[in-house]
Amino acid sequence: MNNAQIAETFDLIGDLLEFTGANPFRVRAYRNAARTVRDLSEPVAELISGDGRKLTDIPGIGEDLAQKITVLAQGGELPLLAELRAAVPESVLALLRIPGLGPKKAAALHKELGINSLDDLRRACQQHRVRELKGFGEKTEQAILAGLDFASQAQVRMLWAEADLYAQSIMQHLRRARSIEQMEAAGSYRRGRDTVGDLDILVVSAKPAEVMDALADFERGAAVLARGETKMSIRLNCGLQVDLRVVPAESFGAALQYFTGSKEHNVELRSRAKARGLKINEYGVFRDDQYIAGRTEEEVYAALGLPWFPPELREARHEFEWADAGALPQLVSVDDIQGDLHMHTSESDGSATIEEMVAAAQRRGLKYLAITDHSKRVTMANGLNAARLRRQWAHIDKLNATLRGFTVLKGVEVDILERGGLDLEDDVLAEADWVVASLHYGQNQPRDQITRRIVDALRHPAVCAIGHPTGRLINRRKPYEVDLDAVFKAAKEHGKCLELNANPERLDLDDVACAAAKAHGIPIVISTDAHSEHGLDAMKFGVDQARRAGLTRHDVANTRTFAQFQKLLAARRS
DNA sequence: GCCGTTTTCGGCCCGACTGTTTTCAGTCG
Repeated sequence: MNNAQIAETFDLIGDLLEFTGANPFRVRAYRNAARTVRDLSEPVAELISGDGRKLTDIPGIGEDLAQKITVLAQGGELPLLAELRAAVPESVLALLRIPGLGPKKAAALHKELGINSLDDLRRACQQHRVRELKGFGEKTEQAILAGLDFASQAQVRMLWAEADLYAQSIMQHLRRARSIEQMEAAGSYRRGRDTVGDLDILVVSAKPAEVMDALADFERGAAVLARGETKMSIRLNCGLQVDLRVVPAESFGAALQYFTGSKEHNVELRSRAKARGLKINEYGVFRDDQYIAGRTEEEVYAALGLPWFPPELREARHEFEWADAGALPQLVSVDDIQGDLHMHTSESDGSATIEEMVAAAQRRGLKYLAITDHSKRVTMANGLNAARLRRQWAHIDKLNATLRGFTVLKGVEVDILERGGLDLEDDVLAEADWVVASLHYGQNQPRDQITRRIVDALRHPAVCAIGHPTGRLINRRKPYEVDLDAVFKAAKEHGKCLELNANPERLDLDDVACAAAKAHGIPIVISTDAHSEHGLDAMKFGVDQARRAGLTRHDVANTRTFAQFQKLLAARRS
């Protein structure tokens, strides 16, 4: 098993254990281990065989879990998992996806009524058998029925870029409530995750009811899920849940910190507070019920002897160890980006001309760009053959002669062919300033084959970077089977870049893979893959993921000036 | 199941809201 499969197995064990009413901290241990293994920058197999770092050196992995990881990595099976599977049919885990149903209630339904699936559950509700159970009632039964309808819809997290549109329009709507003094969207939205599960909006107001009325009024047909004194939840027609919290001004920083999360980051923070004899909640930091801090996030972290963390880092991955070492990275920002190295024009499947893309890039403060239209294999996109490409490059030469303080690189997005090899002759590719190699066809090939195609492309002297290295389309297409670790090693060996594709539907390398690439010392290029002038605005989405991966300006190749970049390219040629 | 210059055993983050209760358990974030 590889890291991802081991992580999945531990998550499953966690779910099954929870269902059987196991010690919640034991459940957490498995879930933490799943996260840890998933985020590792190297295959666990290397930690088992190597004489360097051991599995038990990793925080959260003790003797028992290390042994289980070893068994799984070597293709063995876990007796614990077999036992759990015998006790709990895996199909009942679907019950946990129903809003309002947790492990206790789901287990009761399974045990008392023999419910094994969502279909069983619907029948039991319709026959009013659920309301007879202790701890259940008529309202619970109706809530489950409503939840079943919701759970049967495709349950997907929203793209960050789409959630951003909702966040902005909701906050604009809420500002009608005159009593709002401060407002901010928190949660995974603020942490810049590639997808967002729900929106958390935090407000300071002396009149909470006025703000809640405004939220209720945002959209006709939205369902109010809960409404109390300080907290309200609604579900929009699109399925997005919006949680509103109203807090006093002296608690705004504490609440913002708390509702930004992540949950794991907060758990660590609270345990550190406790070690200092402090208590921290969404209202502030307290010593013996005496308020110490809470107006701003900086104040809250400072009270615990910690620096303010950029929200993108708050995943309890490495931020605390960095802070303890006084080495929190200075994260890359959109302003650091000097050039964009992947985009298309109307010559292939883009909508704008080279001149239009150049003007759009200049308006956005960029100093250079690479035109990387598709190669001929991508017939659907009107990909270019050698003759058309050379004509385009001649045109770029002329254009460059007219530009001041801006450079257009002669590039191409060359296809990595199904049988291996590249879609253009070596002599053509050698004339390019910048070559992105990407895989668009044969995405269902087995892992070995895909990996070999990409590794071979990295070995080709003309190739500068691999475009969208996993090929995922969020919520639409899984990443192809590829051994990223082998790709990292090849990129490192041949001195090549890997792309972080900023298209909000792609965003691959994702944050975890990007951090692993950084650990291998591979320069990352963040590129928009723009197919229009507007597409250049996607840079922000890519930068957010790079920030989540802990990348600084030095880790990102296209933060360099063109002169520095030329040196990089020259080094590549020599 | 993990972890430890306050502990090798006994902890493990904290509060709002709901529904089913009659003082609180379960769920959620």
